[in-house]
Amino acid sequence: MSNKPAFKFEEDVDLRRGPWTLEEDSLLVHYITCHGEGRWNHLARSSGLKRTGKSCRLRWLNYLKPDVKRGNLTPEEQILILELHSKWGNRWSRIAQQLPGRTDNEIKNYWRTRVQKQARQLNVDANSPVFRNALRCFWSPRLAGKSEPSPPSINDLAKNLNPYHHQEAPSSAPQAMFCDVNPWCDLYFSPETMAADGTQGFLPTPSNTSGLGSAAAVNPAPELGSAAPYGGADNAVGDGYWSIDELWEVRKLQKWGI
DNA sequence: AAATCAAACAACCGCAGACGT
DNA sequence: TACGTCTGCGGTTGTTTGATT
Repeated sequence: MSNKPAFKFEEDVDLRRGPWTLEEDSLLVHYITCHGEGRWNHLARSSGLKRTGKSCRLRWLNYLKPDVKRGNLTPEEQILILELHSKWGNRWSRIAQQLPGRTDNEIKNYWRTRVQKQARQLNVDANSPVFRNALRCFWSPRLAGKSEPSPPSINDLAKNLNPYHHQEAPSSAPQAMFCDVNPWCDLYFSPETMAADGTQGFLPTPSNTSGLGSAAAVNPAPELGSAAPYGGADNAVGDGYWSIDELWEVRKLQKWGI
């Protein structure tokens, strides 16, 4: 039995790190073309690349593999990501399996840079039911109607999430009011869903809309997936939807006991 | 034109589970 | 069964690129 410790590729070879060069890429592609993918540590040793097996695998799967799609995510892909993430959470590889040509890394980056940014700006947790509801209410419908991918503006989301967006918050308003009072989401999602986040669900009924105009009492909640109203001053009574302001009034009455 | 900043993307790291010996 | 190695996943960090001042 030899005293020499086992050869460890990652320790005994001065490994390269950082961005891959064109030469490294072509070497990796050539090797995989000849020998197939898999056995990454063996590949790393045999190919002449001074990279770890992990690094080779990542480079191949995320960048060099022929079926990797380049370019922006389509609106359909974005909607799918939002839906699947609401169902599965941060299971990026699982989500990626549903989007041919897209990698888990790409989806993860999309989520962190685009979606989480919105949540940060709204001061809510991107994984909270409230934010997930907001995405389904505002973002997905908007994406569905778009021919090019672009998220809703922060103003759109804020306008619908934050009742204080265009007015100063009453001093009596509790901190928790921020963002758990999205009337449109309340219409779409059950009290149980909202309660999962510690918030109170709110489904307007004729009994709790007393004191408001009749529209609030008679207009049915729109179907999930139907054209959701969002943002702007267009949420006027008469188009089948309640206005944000009306719903906010209802909410205010209920929550503050005004 | 240069400096600065933020967004987007690429790559690395640690961990856990699968697998082989 | 125990141990070592490999693979894949998710979180994090580093680098590049483009916009703004």
